[in-house]
Amino acid sequence: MSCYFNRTLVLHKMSFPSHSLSISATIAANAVPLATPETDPVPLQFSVLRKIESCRSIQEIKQFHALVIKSRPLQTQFVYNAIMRGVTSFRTRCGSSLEAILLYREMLMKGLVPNDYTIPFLLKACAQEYALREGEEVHVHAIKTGLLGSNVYVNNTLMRVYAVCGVIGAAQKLFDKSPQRDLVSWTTLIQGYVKTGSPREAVEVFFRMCEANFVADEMTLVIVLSACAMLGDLSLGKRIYRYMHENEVKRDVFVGNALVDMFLKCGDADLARWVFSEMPVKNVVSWNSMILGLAQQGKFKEALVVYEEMQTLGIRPDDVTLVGVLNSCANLGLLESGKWVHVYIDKHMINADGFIGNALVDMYSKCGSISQALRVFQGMKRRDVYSYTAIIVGLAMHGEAAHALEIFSDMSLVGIRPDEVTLLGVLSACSHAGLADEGQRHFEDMSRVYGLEPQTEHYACMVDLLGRAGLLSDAEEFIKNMPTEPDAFVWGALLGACRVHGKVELGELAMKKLVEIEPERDGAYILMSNMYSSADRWRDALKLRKFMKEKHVKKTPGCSSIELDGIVHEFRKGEKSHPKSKEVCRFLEEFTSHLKSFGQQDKIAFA
DNA sequence: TTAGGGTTAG
Repeated sequence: MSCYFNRTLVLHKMSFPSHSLSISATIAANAVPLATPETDPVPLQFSVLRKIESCRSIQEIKQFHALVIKSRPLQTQFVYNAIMRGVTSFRTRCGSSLEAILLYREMLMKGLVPNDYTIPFLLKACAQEYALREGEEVHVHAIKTGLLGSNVYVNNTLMRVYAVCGVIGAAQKLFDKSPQRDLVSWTTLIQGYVKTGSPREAVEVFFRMCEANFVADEMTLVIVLSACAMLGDLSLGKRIYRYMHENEVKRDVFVGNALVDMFLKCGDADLARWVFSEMPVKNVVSWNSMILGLAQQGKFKEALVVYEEMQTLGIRPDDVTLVGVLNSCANLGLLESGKWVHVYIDKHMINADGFIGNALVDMYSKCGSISQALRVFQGMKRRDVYSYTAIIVGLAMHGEAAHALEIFSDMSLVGIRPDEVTLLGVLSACSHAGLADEGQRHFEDMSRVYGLEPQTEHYACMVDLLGRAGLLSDAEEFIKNMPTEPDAFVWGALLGACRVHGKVELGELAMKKLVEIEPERDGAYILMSNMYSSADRWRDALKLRKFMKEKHVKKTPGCSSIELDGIVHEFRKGEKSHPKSKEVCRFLEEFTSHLKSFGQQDKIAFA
């Protein structure tokens, strides 16, 4: 009794920031005498729980809550906890954090005190809604009531609030101070590091957990596997896989999906396929993991084969599946298949905003139908930075620089901040349109206006922009002043510009640098050899080809594909396997000679 | 009556 009295007394003395939800103000204004904590009769507890569990919607819980407000004997700690449990287990549109906080305030006003069940319910709601400020308030209450530190559920749920809100330092601090830790504490900390983009640290925590003699269960492993996936570290992934065998971890559908995703992100499609085929139970996420994972590995055709298999089995795709299919169509240039997905989306009245809308814009623009991409973009009710970037990049690819820049300026009007990829689209639009000054201005704006750090891709784009505009010495100077080491894309851009403007000496320097970075690739040699030929330096061209042969430089065959009536026709340099390859070659010869008569031979050679 | 899990775009 005295213990509870002391606790409530402390609650009265607490001060909260003025912007808070004013739990403390409610307590201060509380005129109702504080009740002693009573234990409800067991039959009442059972009937309350049965009632809450029978509720099928948040409205029904609210109706029960109304009944409690009217009936004084029902106003007990147990009943409020039960309502809070009901509220937090429903995913409400209005947000369960607010509902739970309101219930908590009401509870305090009725003179009831929180216990070790109340706080976890409240904190669960805060974590679900990413309500950091409210979580911090509850943190204070948990300290003042003495529940923090004495109850592992309170500690773990509080850690989770900080972890999901990205305040990993606070979560780690709580963990370090916890007098008792269980598997959930470790798992929550590991997940905190994963969610805040630190998979390396997450894995380190996992190994520390093993040293502390905890054995991971399937929930911990799903998170650890996702950390391996983020790291793309196959040997680490295999090590975790062995751990699962050694410790006989249950392989449920979550673990299976996490394994498939991990193996694909680590580049081992065969292992992923094997795990996938061995899964006794698959769900739509399993199929999505395969389709998206294969697409992320650039295996677009394989991704579509998996999708066909899914269709054959009659499994209904969801939004994520369609995004993966659209992405594969986009990268293969399969306009007809992409259109089919669009029809499917319309037919099933799937909301074409967000991920789906953005994937459609990207698919249409990559498949050459920029007008349709624009139509989808304009028809979207909600547009985000991805939507804007997709259309800007698409317009830039189609040479419509002015339109791309116009849409870019619309972004600031509607209050959407561009990111690094948007700027890449803007710079490439400027580059293709020969707008060197405007491109330079946007490049400078990156850090000055948008607070974005230019990456090596942006530098490569600028070199391309200056090079195309014929400002070769500016491009060279630009590379010299780069804060980071120039990569193959930067030197490749310079070499390309040298090829166009016939700058052989500078081209030789770019080639030398490129060969240092990528000795096994043939691109630089081919470009340089073409450059020598154009400058009538046949001997140098021959010498370079001979050198390539001696060094066994692999030749990447040029490849192009075209979709006709839903069938993809592929053509590789030097390969005559296509049934109509003779006719195609004959047509190309005629076409080339026709173009040459218009003086376009240089462009053909370059292409 | 309480806590921790997988796939999505430019």
